[in-house]
Amino acid sequence: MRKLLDAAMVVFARRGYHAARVDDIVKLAKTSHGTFYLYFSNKEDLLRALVIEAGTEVATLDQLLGPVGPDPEGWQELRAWMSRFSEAWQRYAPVIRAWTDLAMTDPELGAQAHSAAGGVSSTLAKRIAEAGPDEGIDPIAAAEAVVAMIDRFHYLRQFTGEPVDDTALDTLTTMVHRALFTGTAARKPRPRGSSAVRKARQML
Amino acid sequence: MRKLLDAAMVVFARRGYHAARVDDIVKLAKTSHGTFYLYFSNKEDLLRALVIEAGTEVATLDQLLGPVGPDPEGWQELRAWMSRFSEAWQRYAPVIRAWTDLAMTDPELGAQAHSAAGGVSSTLAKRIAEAGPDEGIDPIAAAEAVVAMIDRFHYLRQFTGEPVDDTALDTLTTMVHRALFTGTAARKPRPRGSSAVRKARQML
Amino acid sequence: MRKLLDAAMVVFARRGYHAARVDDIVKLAKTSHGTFYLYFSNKEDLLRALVIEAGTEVATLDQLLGPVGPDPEGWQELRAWMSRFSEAWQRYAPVIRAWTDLAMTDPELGAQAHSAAGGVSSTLAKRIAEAGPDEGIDPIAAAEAVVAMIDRFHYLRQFTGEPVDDTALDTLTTMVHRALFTGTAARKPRPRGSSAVRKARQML
Amino acid sequence: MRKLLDAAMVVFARRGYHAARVDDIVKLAKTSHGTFYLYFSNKEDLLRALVIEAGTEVATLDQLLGPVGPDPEGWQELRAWMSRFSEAWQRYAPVIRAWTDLAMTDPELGAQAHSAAGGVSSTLAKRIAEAGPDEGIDPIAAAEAVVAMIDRFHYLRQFTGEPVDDTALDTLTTMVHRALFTGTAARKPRPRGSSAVRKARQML
DNA sequence: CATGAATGAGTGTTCATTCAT
DNA sequence: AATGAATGAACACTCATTCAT
Repeated sequence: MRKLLDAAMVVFARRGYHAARVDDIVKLAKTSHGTFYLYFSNKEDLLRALVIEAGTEVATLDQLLGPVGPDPEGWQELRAWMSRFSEAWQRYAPVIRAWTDLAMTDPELGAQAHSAAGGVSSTLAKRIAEAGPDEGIDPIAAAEAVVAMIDRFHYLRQFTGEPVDDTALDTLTTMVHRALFTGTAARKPRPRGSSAVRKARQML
Repeated sequence: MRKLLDAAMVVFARRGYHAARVDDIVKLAKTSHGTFYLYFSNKEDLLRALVIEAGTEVATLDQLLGPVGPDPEGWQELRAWMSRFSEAWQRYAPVIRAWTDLAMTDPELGAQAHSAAGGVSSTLAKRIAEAGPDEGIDPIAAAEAVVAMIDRFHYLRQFTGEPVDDTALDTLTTMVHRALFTGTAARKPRPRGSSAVRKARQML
Repeated sequence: MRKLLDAAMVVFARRGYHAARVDDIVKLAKTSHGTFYLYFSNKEDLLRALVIEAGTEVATLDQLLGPVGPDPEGWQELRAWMSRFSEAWQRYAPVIRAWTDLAMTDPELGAQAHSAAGGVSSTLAKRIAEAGPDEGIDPIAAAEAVVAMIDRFHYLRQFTGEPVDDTALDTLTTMVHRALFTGTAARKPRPRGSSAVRKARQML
Repeated sequence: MRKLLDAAMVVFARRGYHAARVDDIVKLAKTSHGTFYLYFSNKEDLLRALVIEAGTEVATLDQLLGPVGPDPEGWQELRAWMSRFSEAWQRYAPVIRAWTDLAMTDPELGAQAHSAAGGVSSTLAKRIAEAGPDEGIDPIAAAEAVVAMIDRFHYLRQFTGEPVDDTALDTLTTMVHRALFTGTAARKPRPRGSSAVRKARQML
């Protein structure tokens, strides 16, 4: 029942998963408790349904990310994708938060939802690898970090109340693009030889 | 009572704030319910205490971040800070999660804890501003994004079970450093004219 | 609707009256909830219908019990009746159980069904009285006891899983027949004087 | 908590197990829901406790049954035992009924309680076997039948409202005693030869 | 200071019953 | 006559909190 799913989103948004009473959801959806349990076997089951819904939406994000490179076209590509991501995130923010709440208690749900998120970051990792990222960047960790940044950035902005507008997305995009594709930046000085050798050298 | 605070951390880590019963904490601390309410007026009050504790620890992180610039010394500085941050985050991970759980329901707690986190990111913003970051980077948003990235990256790694080791921290540091200080990177091309005009041009 | 009555019997047999959900019955009968309430105003009403059905069946048992006396023909008569009784009991076992479950809560139903059972035992009482039972036997109590024994014996056998076969029925018949018609058996010695006096006598 | 056990007995007696609300029990015991679940993990668990209590009481009945024979002393022995049995049954009548209600749904409980009842009837079976019962009596089936009779007789008397007084117990005792130990009674005519032979004979 | 038995408001869930189609 | 989606009253159970000892 769509009405219930929508209502649940609203209530989760307002009070969080735990504080959300079935009664609240049911009242907002203008249905009865019976109807709730007709469509979902659980409060958790309802969340699971929302997670799946969000997951399929997120899955489409995978395909929307074309080749990303150091050039301005890469930036544009990334920026467009960022918009979609931001939009999707904001739509499903309550679900993401609820998932976070529950994932710890229920490892199964954690795994289920994690695989969805993993889809996005692994696609991103592939794109980064394709583009031949700079030295010192592990595509997988980098992709995870990017998703993490965008995710949490949106979350924090919810608290400050400030919107995630174009300017913010531009900054995010720029940061990500630079982070991944700027070979000239200062980086960790490569240690030469083993650390034992290094120590020995310093003693000379 | 230290025993209670420590026990609470463990239980929060295991089951999350909501699923954590006072009974669990009390049993682990080998005290009684009565003692619990002798020291804390609430389960929430206990969390508040932990948040304060974490907050003071985090506050010291502020002072540990020296000037950060585009040069290798900047990278080193950032890397050292990242280590401290990572360590602190991992120590207080359960508290951070619990806060996240509650912040939505209890705006007051949200504000209190947010100011702590805000301290870190505002110091970082100052450092970024001091270093004269590249065009297209808003120091405040950038600082927030960086903290967001590190925060969430750690959280996600908890789920995958993979540790946040030196390699991961190196990658994070490099990404952050590049993101902030690489003037030569491709950046958002300034749009000329309206998008309608642009489209028209492409048709020629 | 016969389908519903049959289905109800099956479900009552499987799960008992209380645990039997209308949903179960309806599903087994391959009809809908609506149909159920078209024919019965209640779950209890359905049971009432089954009790009536069982009652009429039991009523025929009355007429099947001919004169019973101490002689072998009496035994045969009793044995034949026992077979019919056993058969009927096993057919309506779930109804009897359900009635038992409910009778306490709903005195009206209790009375209704009790009258049915009462029919059997009163007929039996009449037969016993006709046959001139031995001294020390109250026909009414005896008849009740016999019905009670047969009833419960069947019930207990359901639990042990052992069938109520011919051997068991033979034993039951023999017990009943002996219990009622054996004048030579030892019986309650009429007490003479106080027990102290009795003891004294025995010492002589 | 004795108060709870006692209250539960009363409520089970009044309304039966299923209709008995935890609230009823708790109110009668003048405690709270919390206290209930402090001592019992379930409504079912409470019943289990009562069943165990009744079981131990019933177990003592085993030892109170001395040798039983066809003579008047046997009758006296049986009569004394019958009194104890009747008393115990009446004390635990609600428990027995509740068990009956549940046993079908919960096989485990059924087995547990059945073993208690089994103790009594197996002891009785032993006594019967010792006394050398008459031909045509299977000690085990007979013992079961006796217990069944007494059990159900009491139950039915609850409905009619008539008390189980000394007269009734006398009648029961006499019936049982006669049923078991009266060799001269008419009994099932021993069939000679196989049933095929018998049929053939009848055709002559 | 410490205890832990007792509390009861709050909540998820079930299931008999209804009624628009 | 038949359906089955919708209803909501009723109930078992939890757990943060208190207070007499």
